[in-house]
Amino acid sequence: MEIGTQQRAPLSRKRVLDTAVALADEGGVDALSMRRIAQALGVVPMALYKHVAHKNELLDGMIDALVGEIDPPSADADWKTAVRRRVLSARRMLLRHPWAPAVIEARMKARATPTPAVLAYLDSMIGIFRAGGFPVDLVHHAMHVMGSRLLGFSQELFEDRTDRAPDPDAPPPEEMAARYPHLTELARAVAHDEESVVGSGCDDQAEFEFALDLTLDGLERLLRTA
Amino acid sequence: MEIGTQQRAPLSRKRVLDTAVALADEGGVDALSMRRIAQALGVVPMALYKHVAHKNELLDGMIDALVGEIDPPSADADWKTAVRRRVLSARRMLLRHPWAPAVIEARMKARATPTPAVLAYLDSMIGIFRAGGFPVDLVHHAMHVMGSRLLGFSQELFEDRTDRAPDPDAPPPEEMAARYPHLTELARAVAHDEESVVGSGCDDQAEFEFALDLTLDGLERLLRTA
DNA sequence: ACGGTAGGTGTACGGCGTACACCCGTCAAG
DNA sequence: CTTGACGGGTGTACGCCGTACACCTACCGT
Repeated sequence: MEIGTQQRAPLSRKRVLDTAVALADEGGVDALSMRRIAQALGVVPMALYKHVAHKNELLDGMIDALVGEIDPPSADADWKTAVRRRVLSARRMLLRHPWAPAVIEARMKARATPTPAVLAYLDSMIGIFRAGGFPVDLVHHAMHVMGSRLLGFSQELFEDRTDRAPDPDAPPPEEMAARYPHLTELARAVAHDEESVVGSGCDDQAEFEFALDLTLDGLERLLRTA
Repeated sequence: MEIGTQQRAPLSRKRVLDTAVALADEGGVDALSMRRIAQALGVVPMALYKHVAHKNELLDGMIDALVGEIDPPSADADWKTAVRRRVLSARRMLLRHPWAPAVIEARMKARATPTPAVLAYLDSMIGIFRAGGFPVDLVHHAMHVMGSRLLGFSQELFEDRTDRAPDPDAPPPEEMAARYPHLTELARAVAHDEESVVGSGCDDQAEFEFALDLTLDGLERLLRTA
């Protein structure tokens, strides 16, 4: 009855990971500190270290949890649609967790081996290609060609940033137009093209699928001539 | 004559940026702190703030310096080889500064507008496509298709990591083989394939160019049918 | 009844980015 | 020649970070 003595649910690695992901989702990865995670769990910072070795291992765990969210390969589909579905599922996951690409990249570079879930993901992706009749060295090429798209992100260089507060020292539009004529032309064309759509006038999802399909088509052509 | 009173070369934005890049090159971006940069310059940390507004602005400056290293477009070449050369030049720059992709990605996500040098790079890249006869909306697609490859990195997920000290808790090879059969098959095939080559047996440069060419071929086909 | 152990606590250290007050040399205006 | 503003380097201090280390406590099998 006494609220003061009421004990919290016990900590666990999963609970730590989950709140860490939640915190990153709402505040970005910069807002993720051991101290904040602990606070969110109503616990003292050092308590976390009974469940994760250190912050990097926590980040690895978060990655693994996310990669685990990606749909398993669909059994009844040709390689092309199976790959397509899987990649789009990965992308959906990443859109739910925008901080993830950076963390995945950083941790991948720092570790000797990718995390287990990533290994499993890559392995089963290779399996799809193999089952689709790709010889093993063509699969190797294919994995490189897919590059970052394999994991659903393609390093979008111009996302919709119109919601951002503009840089205070940003040059005025007319100067932009003079200095970057081609960029301006393209931006204007894209904006006019789909003025009915709210937002940037650039459908990122469509562009992602366009690029993905172009890549898959290229691979298909390679497979046929091999 | 007295060494003690010998005055250092005066600080400047350029000198700060240059030593920052040098420090990052040799120690990775994690080893880059205002305090260390100051120390390398024989100066007190706060002195840097007379030349850069804050650390993020310093990172922006570093990016701009690097992007400025990329070769300008070759005037006398068809669009395909012009793009190819430029992208490969970008890649060369990034191989010199392995920490750069992560920083570029992080800063791009944080800023409303890319840094000026990046804008100029993108603008002139668009210019190449336009000069090659691409209609503006096809250029738009092309830029998305190129994705991260535009900047020379394609998020290499499996680089050569054989030099890394193996994870102490890494599963033994036979367990790897059992758990990730396709990955193992591929790794073995690649290793055997080019056993004459020292290193991982996977020529990253060749793979990058392979993927780049496949993409450019796809774009060329689109251009012809447009 | 008792020792071990798993899990939460408290304190402390060194490093970080950077706000703010200061100080000193140079140089233009009076 | 004096003066005062100002650009550029300094010193101190604050609040945050990750985490080492000692501790305390509640539960467990013997």
